[in-house]
Amino acid sequence: MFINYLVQSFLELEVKLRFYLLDVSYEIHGGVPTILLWGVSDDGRRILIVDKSFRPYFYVILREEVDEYGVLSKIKILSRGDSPITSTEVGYKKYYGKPVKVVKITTVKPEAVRDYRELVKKLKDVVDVVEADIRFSMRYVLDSDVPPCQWYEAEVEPLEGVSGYRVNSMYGLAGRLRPLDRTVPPRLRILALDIEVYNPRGAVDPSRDPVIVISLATSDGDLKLLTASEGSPPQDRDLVKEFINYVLAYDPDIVVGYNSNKFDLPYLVERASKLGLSLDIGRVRGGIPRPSVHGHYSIPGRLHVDIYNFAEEIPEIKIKSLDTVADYLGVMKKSERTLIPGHEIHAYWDDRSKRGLLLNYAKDDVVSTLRLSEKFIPFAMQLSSLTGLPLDQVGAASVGYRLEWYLMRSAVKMGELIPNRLEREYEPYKGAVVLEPKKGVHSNVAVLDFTSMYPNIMVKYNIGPDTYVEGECENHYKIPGTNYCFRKDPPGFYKSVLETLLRLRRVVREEMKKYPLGSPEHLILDERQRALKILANASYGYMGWVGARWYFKPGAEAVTAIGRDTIKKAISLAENLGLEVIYGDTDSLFISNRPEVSKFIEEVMKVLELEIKVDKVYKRVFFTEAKKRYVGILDDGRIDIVGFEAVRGDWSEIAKEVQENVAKIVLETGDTKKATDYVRSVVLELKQQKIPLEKLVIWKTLTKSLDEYEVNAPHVTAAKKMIGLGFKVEKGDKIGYVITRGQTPISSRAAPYFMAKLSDIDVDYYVKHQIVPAAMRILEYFGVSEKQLEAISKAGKTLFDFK
DNA sequence: AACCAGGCTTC
DNA sequence: GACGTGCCTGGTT
Repeated sequence: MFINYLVQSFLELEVKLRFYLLDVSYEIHGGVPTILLWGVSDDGRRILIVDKSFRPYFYVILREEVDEYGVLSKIKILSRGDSPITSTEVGYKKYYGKPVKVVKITTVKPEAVRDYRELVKKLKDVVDVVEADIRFSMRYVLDSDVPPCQWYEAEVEPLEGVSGYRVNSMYGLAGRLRPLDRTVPPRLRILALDIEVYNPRGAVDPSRDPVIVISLATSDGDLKLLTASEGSPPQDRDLVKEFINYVLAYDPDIVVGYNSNKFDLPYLVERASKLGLSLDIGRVRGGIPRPSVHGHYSIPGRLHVDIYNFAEEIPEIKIKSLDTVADYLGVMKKSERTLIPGHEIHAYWDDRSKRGLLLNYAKDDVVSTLRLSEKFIPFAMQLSSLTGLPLDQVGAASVGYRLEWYLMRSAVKMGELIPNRLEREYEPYKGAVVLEPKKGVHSNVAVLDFTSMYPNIMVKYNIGPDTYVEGECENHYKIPGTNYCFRKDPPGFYKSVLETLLRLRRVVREEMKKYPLGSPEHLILDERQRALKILANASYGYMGWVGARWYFKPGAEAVTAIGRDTIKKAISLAENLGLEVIYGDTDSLFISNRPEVSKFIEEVMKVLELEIKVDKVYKRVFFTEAKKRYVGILDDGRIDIVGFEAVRGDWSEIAKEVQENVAKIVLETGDTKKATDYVRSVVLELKQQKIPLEKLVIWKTLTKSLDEYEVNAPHVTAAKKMIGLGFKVEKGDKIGYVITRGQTPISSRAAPYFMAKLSDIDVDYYVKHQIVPAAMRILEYFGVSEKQLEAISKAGKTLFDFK
């Protein structure tokens, strides 16, 4: 007995481990699923903890009055093969807030869940089958409440002699993971990569075109430029081998790239396979990178983060090329880097005198990628720990899915069943109100915004699918302009989740104050509060999204209805105080900035029970009769242009520049002569070919694949010309084109910008369709007529014989 | 004139 | 790898 005890404790050798969780994945070992917890211990070791105790399951909702034993026996009969049904537990869960009788069906292999779901669905007395569409590793994160990018503590047993994993230590999990109260992650090894491909034919193809440069930069300051061997075409077998060796030697936790989900990684994998190699760069031996969810490409055991995903979310950046994004975020100035036109890369390789430039370009790309990753990863980590999505997937997942994972984590904690994702027909519904602006120039205008209007409405009126009542509205929240009502009590799912999100955000912001500005803690907590805010603000749009698990159209309609009602009531409050309302959109009001504004704010809080704040004050603001467009000048002299061509990505730079300057001149000085003179000078420059071609490029996105277009829009014909040149053009690509001279319709004269010379440009088009309309949009409200501006272009013609 | 397409909206 | 609606504009048909 005593000896037995000794032997046992000796074998177990439990130790307590503190570690930062990077990722959760699973493998099947001996027919049994094994959860793999990848992490970094607090002493800096790369560790892997395995948990063999977790099994896949799903829920069956039964009819309330049914005798469950009959159903249970029918379910048990279905058990078969190498993944039998190992248990069926009857219990109660909440489904949209109401208790339902469920059977939890557990099996062995995750893949078997789908098969059992289909069989069980057909049984009599089964209302629905839910939670059968959740990936096994995410199921583990949900149930054990172990989101990545957090510190944990756990009892583990060391595992010796396990091969197949490239980690410092392996353990078996002996207890539960307990979260630790630590904010700052450990020092992680980040490897940035970028590849250049030999592309004499334009579009590249991994089965044909070799990789010529792989540039690598690490968070430890190493920089490597690996190159192909000479030959025609160049030989890249050794290059790929060198790359694999480099990755294995550096052993990064995070691999970052720019558009590497769609390009670098899949290209390298295919190229390696073509060369008879295997891109075995993960922490699982033999586990090569593969496509995963949300368009993400995953490297087993490492986190592959595509920085492009984060750049995509910055609407201020119109063209999301690496150099533009790096420049915008202050990571690398365009003027201080080497740039090579994408289609000429092969020429820079072939010409030895230019090869240095190619290497510089590759270096600048990889260094800017690494620096961008340092900007984005702290935020991504916070999103990961909130949503439970691994760091490398959270960037690729859209806003809707991020919130959905947060909701799923909340549902599990609340004992709520997770609804299925359903195919639904899209149904439009009424949105926000936009007021008719009072046109002209207004001085001293305050812009007031309701803070987080939609989330606050959802909380205040307890809006959601589980609180919905149609028709009778006694003791309920009645939604004006609809026949919808929502129960006051108990709080519904959305309300509970949103209150938690908003409360957490307040807590984090308080916590932030304890740390000095610029400290790692402050930075991380700031990213956390930002992530919380983004999740809360996505809730209304999510509820109105047909793809959402918690889709609820009447709820979304109710939110906008209350929003419209609220803003109307706020307008009367303002007007009763003698304040002039100049404009308003959704949750904002432009009001004459007078002392009564503070009274107005108080009244809104008191009467409407929603918070409204002064967001900014315009010294002067200018409206046309158009909604959603205005130009304002702030106290510090900064110009704010909203909605106009000047801030749109689909107008030429020259037209935008002219419009912005015209607005500036007119708002600052009121001098229309000065403005028209300025427009004239630009038109003349254009006619003299003094305006660089880049300023004439118009960028438009292909929102579908080329063959789906029914019309010959300019960017569509330009894209077709690019295809003719051997370029790969896909849905989602931004096409940059210029309009060239000729008599045919405009679209037929659109040419990819890099194909055109300044002398090809249709100056007339740029004057009549770009510069003049952009300028007139402002000037016509200051008494300048179209004819006056047309005179400008005519004057130009006589002065300069440009045709 | 009706349409299609694209872009921007807010903190 | 789909969060919502409202609104404006240009170009084609």
